[in-house]
Amino acid sequence: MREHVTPERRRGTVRDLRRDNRSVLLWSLYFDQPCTRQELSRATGLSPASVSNVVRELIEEGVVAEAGAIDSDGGRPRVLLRMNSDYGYVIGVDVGETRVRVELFDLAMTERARVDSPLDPREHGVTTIVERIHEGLSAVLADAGVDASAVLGVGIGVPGVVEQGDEVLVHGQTYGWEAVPLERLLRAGTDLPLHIDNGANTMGRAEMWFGAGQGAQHAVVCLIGSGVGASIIAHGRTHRGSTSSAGEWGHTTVVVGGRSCRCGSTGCLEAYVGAEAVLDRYGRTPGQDEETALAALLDAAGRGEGDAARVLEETALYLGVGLADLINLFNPERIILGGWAGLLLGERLLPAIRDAARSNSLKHAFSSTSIELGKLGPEAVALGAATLPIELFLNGAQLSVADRRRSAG
Amino acid sequence: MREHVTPERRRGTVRDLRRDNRSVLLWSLYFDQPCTRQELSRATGLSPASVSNVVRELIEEGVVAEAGAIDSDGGRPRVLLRMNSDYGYVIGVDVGETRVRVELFDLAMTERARVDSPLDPREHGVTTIVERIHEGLSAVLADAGVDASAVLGVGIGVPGVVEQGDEVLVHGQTYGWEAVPLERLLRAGTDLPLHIDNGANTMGRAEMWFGAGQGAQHAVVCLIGSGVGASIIAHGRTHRGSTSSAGEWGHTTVVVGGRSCRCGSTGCLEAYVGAEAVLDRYGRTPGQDEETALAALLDAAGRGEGDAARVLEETALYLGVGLADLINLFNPERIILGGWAGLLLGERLLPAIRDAARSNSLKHAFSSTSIELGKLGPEAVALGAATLPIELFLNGAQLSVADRRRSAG
DNA sequence: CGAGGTTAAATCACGTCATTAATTAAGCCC
DNA sequence: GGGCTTAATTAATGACGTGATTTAACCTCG
Repeated sequence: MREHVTPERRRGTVRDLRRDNRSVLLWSLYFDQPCTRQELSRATGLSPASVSNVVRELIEEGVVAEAGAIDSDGGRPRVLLRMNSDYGYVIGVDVGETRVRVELFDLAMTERARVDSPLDPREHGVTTIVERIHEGLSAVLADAGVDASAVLGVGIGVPGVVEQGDEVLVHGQTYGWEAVPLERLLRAGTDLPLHIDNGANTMGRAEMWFGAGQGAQHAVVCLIGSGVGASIIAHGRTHRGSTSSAGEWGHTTVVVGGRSCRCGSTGCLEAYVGAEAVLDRYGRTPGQDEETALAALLDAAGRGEGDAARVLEETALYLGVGLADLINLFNPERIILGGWAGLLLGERLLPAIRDAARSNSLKHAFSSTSIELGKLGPEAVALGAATLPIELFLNGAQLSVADRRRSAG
Repeated sequence: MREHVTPERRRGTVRDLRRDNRSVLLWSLYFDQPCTRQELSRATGLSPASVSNVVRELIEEGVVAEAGAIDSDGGRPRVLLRMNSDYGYVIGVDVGETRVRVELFDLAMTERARVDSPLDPREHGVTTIVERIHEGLSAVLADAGVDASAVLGVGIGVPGVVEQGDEVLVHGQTYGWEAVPLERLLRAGTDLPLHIDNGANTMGRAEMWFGAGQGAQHAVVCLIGSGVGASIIAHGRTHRGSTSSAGEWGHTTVVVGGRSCRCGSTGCLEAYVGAEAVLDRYGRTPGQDEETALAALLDAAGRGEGDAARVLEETALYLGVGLADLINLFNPERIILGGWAGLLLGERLLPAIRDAARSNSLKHAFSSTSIELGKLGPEAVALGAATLPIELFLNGAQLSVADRRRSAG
């Protein structure tokens, strides 16, 4: 395809028009249900006739169902409509450091089944992970009593960069993965539609759809664990960049020539605010896992023990600087602090973090941003991953159960 | 309007369909002319019948004109089509530190008139600037012999943040401007449609449309002068953020607690690579302007005099770090280094800058990015500003001369 | 209990769109 | 000047959303 100077455009037909209008209606109903045809008309701008036509088709397909009625003031009662949560199912997979989690949700995002497979943190071979995912998919389908053909798709959150080209390649440095064709490997054991994305991005999606990011068009979801990353949302969409590696906030430099980072560079934000780095600074009891150790550090600071308070003060400073960089560069309306360490640190240090961010941001940019804690825990990676097929479905991609059943037939 | 969880969507009708398809065709012809109807059909995907219909309308409106023919191989000759450069005119305005530049272009972006109004760098009062712009608009119209009703619009590049709300407000800290309603003030003296944007963004547009950024969907245009800023391009569009202040790259922190910056903070990139900062580091002859002084610094380094080489080596390091931050966060396919100081530094130091960027970027992200010098000089701010009304026109906004003539009638 | 009124929803007629198929136009060659 | 080739236009068709009209589903009142 010939290069484009500005946003890529493609010609449309009346079929596209219908698909897009139906999509407008579905998104509206999905996030605001139940509601009436008249409410849908107001919310979408479509005429009552169009709403009636589109809703009839959706009811015929089983995507939407009537859900009771509201009495009118002497006139015909209004019928309430809702998504049919049993129309189809989605699966979210979280490939974490210590376990692979697989969750099956219905269309209302109600969890129907969950399976966790523990992982040896020293053993992240591709073959192992692929097996665990396959096992998990089979297990949740069985547990939920759901046929594979009823699954709209599987979203998978993985560590590292997910390059979406002719073939999906995963570059997971912390796992030692280099250009792993994960989708192809997974397809060897399942026919379910697969959608693979970076775990920080799927966490970001979860906060945007169901958590602290709801309603924001421009946001950054910052995740702090052992490592540090971010999901950048612009115009309601995840910004991925040209090869889907955007969001490596943890490897932006805050002190040129500063502390060594595990990525091989120096002065990275992660070397100052990543949980592993903070604990290295403070020292920790041998054999203690990071989460316990960080909680202990926070307790020690609360009791005024040793250097704990000073270490946390420094951490809040660097974290604030990192957030200020995002504020100056992106101008988000909201910054959401998440990740297991981000939530722990944030609960205690949010005022200090905000102060540091204010000091390092331009006045005007800072004044139009809020800094908040995420509402969803680290286990929302799978939930966020499950939104990947939901989005395609709501956009009218050829993804309906009927379509998949026809394809299989 | 009710909050949206994901990208905002609105319903369309067949009239929107037509406008959008016509827009697809216009963009194609604008950047690839002259060409035939068949080429337009291939490039846009529209059927020959649709191309014929849309082109006929555009010819009737005077937007497009036939421009000769190409013999066929025994068949009907192909007619070449081109934009009618005299269909309408646009004006670009560059509000710089030492002058206000106003340029009038035809649709082919050929300059038809230009006026520069020198400014006392200590005198950036709003009233002065507004007067200069008004004078410039009148002057270029007179010089080009163009009637005001033939102007599609005026694009204006200004320093600082341009907040597009109910009212356009300009916050230009270096000018001492705080929430200046520039559009309203300008409208008191002209009926021309006005489009105001930050000057770094308009420079970015120029490089994307006509310069080093052509063909890129994800890019960052970095501008280095006394100050430092960037224009972020995602999916071919300028990323502005929630209140249009995105791109403040110069105020991201590269050394926490480092050098004082003129913004009031410490450790900003601008304090390390802005021309003023670099010259302060090295020292300069009293009374010498920055551009001359920086050129002298580069010369001194070439001759091995004093600390010149060391200062430039340090500058390349910090600049590379700043670029690495952009690479890690945005994953652009191209980084364009511009601004008067950026071009000066880049001519000599590009290899060192790239090395520093490589050292501070994640391997994969760096490998998919190129770092290049801008092809357009600082005077492209006005050219880029002039693309603002062109974009609206090509998108089919109610902006045609016929529309404006009807509105004025 | 049926008629009238009110309000919601469905259906119909219409205008607009793009595409496919058919037709016309503009050359060249013999 | 007729036949052929290729480009461009026009006609017929099917799809769309909307405004207008009709039908449906209640409630109230006599």
